[in-house]
Amino acid sequence: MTVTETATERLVRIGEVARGAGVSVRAVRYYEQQGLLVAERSPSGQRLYRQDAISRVRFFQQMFAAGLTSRRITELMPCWDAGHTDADQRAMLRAERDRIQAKIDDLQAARDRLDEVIAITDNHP
Amino acid sequence: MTVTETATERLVRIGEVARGAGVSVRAVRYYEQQGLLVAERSPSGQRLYRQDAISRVRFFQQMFAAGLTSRRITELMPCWDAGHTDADQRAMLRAERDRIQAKIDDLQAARDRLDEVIAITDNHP
DNA sequence: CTTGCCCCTGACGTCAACGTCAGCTTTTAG
DNA sequence: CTAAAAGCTGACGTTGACGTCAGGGGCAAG
Repeated sequence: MTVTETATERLVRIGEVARGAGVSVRAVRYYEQQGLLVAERSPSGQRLYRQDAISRVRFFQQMFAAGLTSRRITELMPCWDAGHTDADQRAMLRAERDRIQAKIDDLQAARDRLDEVIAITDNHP
Repeated sequence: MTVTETATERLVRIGEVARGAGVSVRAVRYYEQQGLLVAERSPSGQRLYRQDAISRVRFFQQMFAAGLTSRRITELMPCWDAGHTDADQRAMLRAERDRIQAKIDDLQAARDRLDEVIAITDNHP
């Protein structure tokens, strides 16, 4: 079943990727510079991406929002691209997951503090 | 009942505040520079804090962790210090609360993404 | 042809909460 | 009394994900 699929995939330029993912063109270039995203080049030197680049960029944004650095993301990319992982990567995945969970707990505590203040100030106009 | 309470409150120096709150001395000075914390001065110029400075610093940390800037915190301090607030402040409180909640949602989504990957990679060793 | 739009490569600027170093004074422990 | 510990005031350095500016190319429409 795994045939060498050379079915001329439609390639898009950087502007379309940026608009599609809701980020700046500068950001997309930055991702490539960090090794997060690879692009072919047109004869004139323009970057050409496969459409899945858009969802990848969205994913990067989500991970950035969760506090992962681009370095960490590059280290963990093999976990998606290949379904394959070694022990180190699995450990890193869990570490990041736990870090995110801890952050969630902190934020909920902070939110509750603000809710208290809001409740009080609403009673003291 | 509201007597001018001059009951010689025990004052502490910056080191004790820092250790008590689990931050660096530099951080405490920074908070003063940003207008978050006020300190008396000893004749020789050393900062003297009331003990509640420690819990205040802890609170700052919590707000920082929630993504508030020192500027925002200064703007919202009156909501604690006095029980008094104006409309702008109440609006800002709610805005920050909602921002935090949105961040929580983002983090939970990110965590779930990682959980998926973890589940998959655990089945493909 | 030229106008406009998109793309390219550097490379410096930004922002926030501190870290760190220098050089000096004060307080404390023995 | 003396040395270590703690404080003080500048002031520059750090980190990450971009923003922004300079200077230049290429290509389709009018």
